[in-house]
Amino acid sequence: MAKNIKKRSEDYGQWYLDVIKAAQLADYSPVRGCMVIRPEGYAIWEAIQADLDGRFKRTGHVNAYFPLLIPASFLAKEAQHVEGFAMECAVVTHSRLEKSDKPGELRPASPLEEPLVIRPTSETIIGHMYAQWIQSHRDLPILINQWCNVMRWEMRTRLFLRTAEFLWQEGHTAHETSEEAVAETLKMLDVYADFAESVLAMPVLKGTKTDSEKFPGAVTTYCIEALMQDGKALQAGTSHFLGQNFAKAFDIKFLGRDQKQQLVWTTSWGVSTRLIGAMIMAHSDDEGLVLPPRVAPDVLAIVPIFKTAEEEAKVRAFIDGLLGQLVGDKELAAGMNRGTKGIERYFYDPRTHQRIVVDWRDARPGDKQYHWEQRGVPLRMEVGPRDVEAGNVVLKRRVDRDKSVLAASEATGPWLAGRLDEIHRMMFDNAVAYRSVNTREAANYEELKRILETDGGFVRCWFEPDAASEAKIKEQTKATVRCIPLEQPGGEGADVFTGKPTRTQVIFAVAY
RNA sequence: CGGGGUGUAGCUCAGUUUGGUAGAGCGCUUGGUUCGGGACCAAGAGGUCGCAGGUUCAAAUCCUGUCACCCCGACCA
Repeated sequence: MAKNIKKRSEDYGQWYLDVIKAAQLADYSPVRGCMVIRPEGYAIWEAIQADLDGRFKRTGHVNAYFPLLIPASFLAKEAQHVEGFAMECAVVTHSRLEKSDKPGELRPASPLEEPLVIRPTSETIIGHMYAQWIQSHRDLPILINQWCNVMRWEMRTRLFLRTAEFLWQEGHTAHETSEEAVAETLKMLDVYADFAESVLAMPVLKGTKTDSEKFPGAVTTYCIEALMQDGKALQAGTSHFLGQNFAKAFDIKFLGRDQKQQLVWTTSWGVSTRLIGAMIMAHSDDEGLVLPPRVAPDVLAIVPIFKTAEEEAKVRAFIDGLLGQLVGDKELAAGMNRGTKGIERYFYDPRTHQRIVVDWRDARPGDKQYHWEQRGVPLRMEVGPRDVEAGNVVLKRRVDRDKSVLAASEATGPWLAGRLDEIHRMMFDNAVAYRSVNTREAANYEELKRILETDGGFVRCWFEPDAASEAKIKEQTKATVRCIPLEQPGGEGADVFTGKPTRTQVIFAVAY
């Protein structure tokens, strides 16, 4: 039993924080609501970035960078947008500090003529630039992405899930036609969904948001929704069809094939460091973090066991042989002295920089087992004198804590790749099974309330989206329409709230 | 912004009622014995008790002010 981690069943919120702390993913900063992402956590973000960035480039997008500071007046140009974000903007009003009367204290000086906001999202400044860059239909489409930080001054924050500052990517595209822009929006939604499932092993539901939940300024917000282990839903990514709303606000026009000035159609889409929170909540257990192999910085931890110097030498020679099989002799020679004292790091995959670690620290084997287990390393090997004699290693699988004995000769690079793929499938299948058990149907409002109260999870029901009904349901159950799934059963049913016939099914859930 | 709570070692907290030399556990350092799932023994390092003012011979403790953080609401990628 992990003694530094609360059980999920006792206090899910505390468990989540304990897992992050034990795995050293993040820490609190001196500024409320802001988070320090520690190397172990940042490595996961780098893995997410690397994979997604490749997907963006393969779908024709290019990266650029727009400034952190936006003139406050920009936000006001799109009515919905300002309403959605004005309440949570950090505002820069001064350009320097000067000494005050109190020693050691500084006060802001030189007020700015126009206050600047720290971007909560970049539609406005990017719209402003696009208006200058786009002259003709020949300039379209523009397919730009940026990796950056944004700031939203949230009332209540939670590591990774909701922090005042967070890292994300935001794609911003401009198109000649509505159809093209909608197709782009859906394409990127698919990129996100496939990424979530094939990299994070996290099944997601694709759908659209109701008007009351959509992005401020969007015509349609598409989203991927994931289910966490406590039965709450988490929005894991969004892709917005912005119509001509921002084109109008920022005057983004082009001369069309018909010789007339036309407004462009824009989209924006983003995922954030929240994905790390989602991944933690989707997979981890009472022993700590469980990492999907494709984002795990360390894929295999080898724990040597020995008493005497003689045994140590034997075990080391044996492990060197293993490493030669796993990473090659060249990498074996290069990796010896990387990293913290006593921990050797070898690149298993030189492309992703995922590593195999060997823990030679002067600590007890049990300590080391817990150490790597809590960090979510997918596979561990124990190698002691008994194994050396028998030509075996003891293999431990993080996801189900399975323990097996393996002939050392089998432990090659391709073997490891196969095991990691197998672990990915297990994690995905587990999550799908969990979601399937925790997706229920409600025929009427009483059922909806009962399910939300006793079971949680996703609740599928007939419902005609309507802001007033949604508000009442939220008030009474805390649940909201997470999405209107893209896949609809067809036919007609009785609206769960009003009883009137409707052709729309939605997913209700309590959300993070 | 409303209601409640807490500030003491890196972490978790005791001590505050009833003022009298700054404490415990974990963690950290050193040495020894250990070592196949969180060892033990010994010695050590580590503190302006959130901050400012006041009462007092004497304040972590009492009084006043102030700041910060946490929890519950309203708001949210």
